[in-house]
Amino acid sequence: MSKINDETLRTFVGYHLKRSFNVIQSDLIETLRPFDLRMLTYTALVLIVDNPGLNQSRLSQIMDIERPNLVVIIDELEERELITRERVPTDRRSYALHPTEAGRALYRETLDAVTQHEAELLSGIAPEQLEQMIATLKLIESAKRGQA
Amino acid sequence: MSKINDETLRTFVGYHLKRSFNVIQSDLIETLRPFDLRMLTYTALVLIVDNPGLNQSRLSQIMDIERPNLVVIIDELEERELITRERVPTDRRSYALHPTEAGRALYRETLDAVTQHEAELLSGIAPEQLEQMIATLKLIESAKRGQA
DNA sequence: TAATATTGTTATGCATAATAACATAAATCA
DNA sequence: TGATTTATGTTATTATGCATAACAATATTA
Repeated sequence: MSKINDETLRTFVGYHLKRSFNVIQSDLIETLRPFDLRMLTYTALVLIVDNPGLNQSRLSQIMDIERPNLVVIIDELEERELITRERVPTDRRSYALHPTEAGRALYRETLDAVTQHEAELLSGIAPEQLEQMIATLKLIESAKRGQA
Repeated sequence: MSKINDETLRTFVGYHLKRSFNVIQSDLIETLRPFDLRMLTYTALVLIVDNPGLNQSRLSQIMDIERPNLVVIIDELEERELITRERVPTDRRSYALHPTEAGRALYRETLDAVTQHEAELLSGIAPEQLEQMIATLKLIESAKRGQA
């Protein structure tokens, strides 16, 4: 059982990012499972509660996904009566997305659960160290192509 | 065009990880496109060149993917004659994976390209800051469930 | 030898993500 | 004004990443 050498890949920041994200993502998936939410439906729910009235175009932009991929997510949230789609009088092409009371309740429940699970997963790491890392991650995020 | 509030999601480390990884991944995909390689086929090629003779089980472990998913990746690399599958005499269940000369050549080409592209993308960030971040990412990686 | 475990494989399904094409509606421009 | 262009949401389709069940061949163990 010889140890595998991944030193070459370790020279890439992206490799470290992917491996650590996998760990957090696995934990998140398990945390959301009891609520029957996937990562993206959860993300959408949070953003709709925090930004009531926004439309799908804007939401897909902030979520960094294509509009067609958002449709099924919104369909599911609406189907479960966690949000509503309402025609905008001033622009009848778009829908204003609003959370229902059930949506807001689920938001609160899941927010607690997710916050707690992530805190537990990362409990061995100093908060200042995490803050420093987040600052660097924000720099990477803003290094996006065509944005520099 | 009001700005969207994602402060709630910003309290999650995972949200920052995902967004920054997306940026790096987009760049990587573009970098690999001319070589007709996907992220995972590239990762597998690098690991096979750096660890000649390893088998698929070990490779799937280090790549954090399930064995069935590795099969198609190995199929593709073999089809393109970048690697070979050779029966292991001492264990006739497994295949020893070796790079061909073409595989090693492509490895060198792509390594240069990927290294350069990532360096350029992250050129605005101090190397020490990146090193610090990587140290934290490693901690997260090792926080994996059932491993603590 | 019999039971169990490992390796690689096929089949299958779910989740994430990208593109093309379209209907409806709004904005622009000539 | 009317014609063109743009924006919004949708359907359909495809590629990619990732997980599980079931299996044949082989190795290990009890």
